[in-house]
Amino acid sequence: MTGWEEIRAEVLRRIRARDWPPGALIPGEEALAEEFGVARATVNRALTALAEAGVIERRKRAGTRVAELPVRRARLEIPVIRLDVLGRGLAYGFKLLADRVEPAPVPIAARLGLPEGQPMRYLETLHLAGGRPFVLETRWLNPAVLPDPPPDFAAVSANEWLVTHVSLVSGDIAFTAEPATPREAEVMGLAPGTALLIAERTTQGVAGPVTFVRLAHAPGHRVAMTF
Amino acid sequence: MTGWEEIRAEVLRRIRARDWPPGALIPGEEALAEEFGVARATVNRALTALAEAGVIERRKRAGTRVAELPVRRARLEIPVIRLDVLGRGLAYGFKLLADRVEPAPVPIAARLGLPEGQPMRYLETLHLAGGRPFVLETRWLNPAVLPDPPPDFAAVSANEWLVTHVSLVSGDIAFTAEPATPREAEVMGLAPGTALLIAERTTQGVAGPVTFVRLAHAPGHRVAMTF
DNA sequence: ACTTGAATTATGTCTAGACATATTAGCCAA
DNA sequence: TTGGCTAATATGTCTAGACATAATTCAAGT
Repeated sequence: MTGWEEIRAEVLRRIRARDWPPGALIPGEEALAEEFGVARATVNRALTALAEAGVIERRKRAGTRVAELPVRRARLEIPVIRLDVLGRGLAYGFKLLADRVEPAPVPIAARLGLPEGQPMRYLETLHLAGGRPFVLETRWLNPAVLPDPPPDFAAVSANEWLVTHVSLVSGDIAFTAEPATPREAEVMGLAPGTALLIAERTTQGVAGPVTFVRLAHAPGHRVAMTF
Repeated sequence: MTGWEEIRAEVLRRIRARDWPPGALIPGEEALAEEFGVARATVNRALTALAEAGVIERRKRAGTRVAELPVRRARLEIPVIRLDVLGRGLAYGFKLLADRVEPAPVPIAARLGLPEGQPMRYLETLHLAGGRPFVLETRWLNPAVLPDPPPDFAAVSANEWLVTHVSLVSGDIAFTAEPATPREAEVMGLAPGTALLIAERTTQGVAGPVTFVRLAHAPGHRVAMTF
């Protein structure tokens, strides 16, 4: 009846009820174990989970205290575009608009940590949902991560090929709002200057930088997260 | 020398090296424990961490397999606006532009799960960074969560008051790009129709819905996340 | 062929005890 | 007062063994 999840819930309840206000030191694991009638390891499991969630802060010898400004974290599950579209109940398709090798523009090489002028694979892909433009993907890809012969990105989207074939390790995403460039307006069939949600992503792999992507989302697109 | 973190790292290495390709069943905890010369609980700790990270999928009796499409999760730490501004090395300030009680617009009441026509506190706050408009915050606040007498939101921004005084439990955020409304353009000193990054957030507390906020960010604003 | 139930098995969790490690508090000496 | 050593202490992790739980397999029985 008293598993670690129940103990986590009870501790969380006390914090929310301000029995233990922000900044307060809460009882040690030993004391809580005795109170709940479980082993210390069980209390430890519960408190470790709360610490990972940012609700409490733990330090050896100093004890466990309730976080002052509990950091609110939201998690975004970065979707594979095809599955995102299918999940909305729409038919998925894509068109490869450009595929060439050219030197990386300076800001992009810089963000990936590659030397200026490095030749990179440049791909422009229009993703379609229900036959209509959904996302315009502009991608620079480090050719060093590609096998020989390279995959055919007209058959499998680069997005998906990378997820299944390259071990991505870390990266960052940034969201901004920008007016559609003339190229974006033309390709997506929009008035120039339309407000677009832009996601820019850089990705690092085990063997160095992998890719920089700019995703221009069709008007009305929402990126939703929960916490 | 062989703690759970090292075991986690070694298992992750094998997955990345495709010793265990996506979809493959990996050896059971017992077998791994024997191989690494540790107790099963130690292997369990390592695999539990990898499962939380989305790298593997575990089911009782069926065993542990490498995730086919490892879900990439990015974490966003939702900032208190004041600290966000200060963190950019700019002076923070805010102006309370509106503060009144009025019935909630239908879509907003619906998103919070409150009855239509429910009277709510409406607040409009312009946050300033270095004296320039940074974010226009439009907020509907459930008066049931406020103490009596209610706090003075001209002195402490609602944003900050809520973080420190209400136990927020769950919610969601969505990002969109929208052209500035006439009101937004006027208040922020922009041309109407300027592309703005909009964040909409609903928050639920222990005692019911708390607040709906719309944040209109000044042009050029980036919301960055890492994974 | 189909359904039902039992045996099997891998993960999930718990216990009691142990040692490791980080950090603090207190003490003593320069 | 300051610096550094030492002891105390709370969390971190590990072990060996146990039982719980979910899911699959397989053998009956209809």
